[in-house]
Amino acid sequence: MRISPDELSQRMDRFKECLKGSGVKITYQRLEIFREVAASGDHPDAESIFRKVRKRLPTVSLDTVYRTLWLLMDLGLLTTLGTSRDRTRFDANMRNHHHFVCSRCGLTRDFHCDNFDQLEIPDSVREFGKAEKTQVEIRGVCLACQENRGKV
Amino acid sequence: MRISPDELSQRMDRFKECLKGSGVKITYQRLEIFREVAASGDHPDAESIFRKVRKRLPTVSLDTVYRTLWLLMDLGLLTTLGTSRDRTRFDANMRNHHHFVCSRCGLTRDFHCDNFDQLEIPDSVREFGKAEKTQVEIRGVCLACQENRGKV
DNA sequence: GTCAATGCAAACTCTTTGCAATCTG
DNA sequence: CAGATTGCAAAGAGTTTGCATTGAC
Repeated sequence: MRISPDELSQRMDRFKECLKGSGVKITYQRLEIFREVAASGDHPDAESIFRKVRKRLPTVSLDTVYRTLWLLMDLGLLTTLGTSRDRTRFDANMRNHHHFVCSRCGLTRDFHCDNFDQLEIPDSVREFGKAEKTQVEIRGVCLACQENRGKV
Repeated sequence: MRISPDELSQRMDRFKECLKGSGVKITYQRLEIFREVAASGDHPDAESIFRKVRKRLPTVSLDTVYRTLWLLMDLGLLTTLGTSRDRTRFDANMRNHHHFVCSRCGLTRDFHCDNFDQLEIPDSVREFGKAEKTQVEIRGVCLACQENRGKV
């Protein structure tokens, strides 16, 4: 699942703006690492980003990938998906969106839904703090895992 | 935030039933580890469960805590909260509920909301797989972090 | 040219595993 | 009593850090 060229170049522009605006240097490593996440419609982990970036930038190191990913996250260009038991995965889709997660294999797909974007915050939540963003996670069994039902 | 004695004993009963039903032995360690998670209204990690259980069962080991937690999760008595960058945390609340998560400090509180329990699954999600459970996560800033705004 | 960013290797944290001793049913 | 479960110690992932070198502005 790849992102449209249009969306990708928007994301790259936003990336450059944001780095310049924060006085953070635009290096090849950062460019390629962000491009890799931004071009991906799924939610790659650091290792798989590292492997792909290394094809174009053979000397890049895994720790730079990590440093860059967390940096981009602090800058608000990426988010992370908490997947317990699994490695951390990264997401460059900063528009409002929601997740379908397969409870067997962990596959995670984005989807959009206007209704979910506009859920009303219950009063009981006000006492916890100020709500900023609402995200729905639908757990279920993906098609592939349904087919492999009996197996494994 | 502690659970009511009533709710706790319900959870303990369910625990015993479930273990018997699956032919899994009920050991002191398992009892105390589950009790610790079940009695807690927040979402402790393995280490903090270990520390608390050790007060009553001084010889328990951290690897037993892990083995037990994953076992209980496989049996459907616990769920995990994926908190990237943080250790895995565990939750014995198996009723429908939702989470408020502080994006600064990671504080996670449960809440209930009938509307959220009954969200309609969008058609676009059907093509990913069979939906089983829907959970809403509200991200924001908790009261404590709002007060410490400028600090740190 | 200056200071931030990188690559390397080594460290660190959380979690898992192998195995002999122990306990549950 | 048999086989599952535990505790210990050691290993294994994933991620982070210190430091000399390199590269962006």
